[in-house]
Amino acid sequence: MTAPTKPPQSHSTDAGCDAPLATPLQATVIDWFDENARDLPWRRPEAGPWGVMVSEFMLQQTPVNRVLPVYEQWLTRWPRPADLAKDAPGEAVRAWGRLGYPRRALRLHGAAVAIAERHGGDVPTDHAQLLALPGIGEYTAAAVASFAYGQRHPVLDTNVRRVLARAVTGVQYPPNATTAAERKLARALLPDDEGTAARWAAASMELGALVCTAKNESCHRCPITALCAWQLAGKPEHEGPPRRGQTYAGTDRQVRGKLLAVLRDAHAPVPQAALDRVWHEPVQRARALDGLVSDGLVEPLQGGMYRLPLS
DNA sequence: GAGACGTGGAT
DNA sequence: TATCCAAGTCT
Repeated sequence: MTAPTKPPQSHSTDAGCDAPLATPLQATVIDWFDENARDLPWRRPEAGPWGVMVSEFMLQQTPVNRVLPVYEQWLTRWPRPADLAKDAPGEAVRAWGRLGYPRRALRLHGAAVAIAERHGGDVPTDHAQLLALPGIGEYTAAAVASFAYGQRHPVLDTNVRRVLARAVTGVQYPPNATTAAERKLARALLPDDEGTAARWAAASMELGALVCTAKNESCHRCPITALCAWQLAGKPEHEGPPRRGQTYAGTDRQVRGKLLAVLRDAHAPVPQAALDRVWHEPVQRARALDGLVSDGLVEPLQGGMYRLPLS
């Protein structure tokens, strides 16, 4: 199991003269990670910052197993940001395949252009510069800075939020939207040492992904079950309003998805008539197509023809 | 801050 | 079959 760079010494608070690098909670999770981390391509040293960044875009709301093959294709085709920047944005959208939320492909292309233009072709190391790139928000900026460059940032994704909600706060699920209290907690739990903080970020995320899952959590395999506030409280069920689930069937999103699928599979401009076949209801169909055009995902041509954007 | 934004596997 | 969920971002 290859995991990111290991600190030179033990994380444990063993008897001795050195100050602990982390408290027992963090040290235990990091030790568990050392033994149980998945060998994912973007965690290998050869992935580099660009590989980490591409993976983070793809993993926004898309499961690891579906990302893996597309990630390999992207890194083979566009091994550096400048390679992607040279290609048409529509090629990024096409190569995105069925990962979903294709605006991410457009934003990743835009980020590559910005990196080529403003950063000499290298993924920036600075959190604020990362945050300024299209498609990079609070989470992704922290993740790239932490995983690619070993920096110390609170990395608060859905996995970490759930782990902290249970282990520390003692509730089954975190709030729907990230709160200031969660940020404060994540900040407080960040180990002082930079490298240890980066490992804690990856480790706590992995624990949420493999053990402390949203449903069917595996507390019997959890390294911190004895410290877990939720466990100690008897694993009370979530109270309050149901966590919002999004409907999909019949929405504009579904229509947009069908329209874009036609354009992805075509390697020449597509006539309006071909797009009309994907959805029976003309008003919604037109609205969805307009939306794709205004989002820059589709380029309208003369004579009612459409294609993925060339620029 | 609520809602839009894709897709497919699991239960 | 219906709902939930997956390393979020943007408006």
